[in-house]
Amino acid sequence: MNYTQRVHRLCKKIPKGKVSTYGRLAKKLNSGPRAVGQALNKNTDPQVPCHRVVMSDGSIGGFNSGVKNKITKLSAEGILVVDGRVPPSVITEV
DNA sequence: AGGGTGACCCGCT
DNA sequence: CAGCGGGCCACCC
Repeated sequence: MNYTQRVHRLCKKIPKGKVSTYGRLAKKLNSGPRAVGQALNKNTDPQVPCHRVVMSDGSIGGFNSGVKNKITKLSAEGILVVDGRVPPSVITEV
């Protein structure tokens, strides 16, 4: 299995209503945070909720055809987004 | 095969 | 406390 697929699988592991951070996943994957971003960047699979992945600060980041779109998705998932960021309560260690 | 990029993180100044 | 630089890993050209 490619590294990218492994990242995708981890994203799917993220429980609904919760989010994870690039650094967290990177540590789980024993890799660098940038690698996670690359994998998700190339990933356009609807079954991979890359929007559930945020920065260590809870910031959404800036991708996916617009941050607003990502925030909308997160809100649809039941994740509270405040000022483009999510509270640490929704950040899970997966 | 080599260089550059990307949705980052940690440390120092 | 805020700003800057370096390091991390994988993928594309």
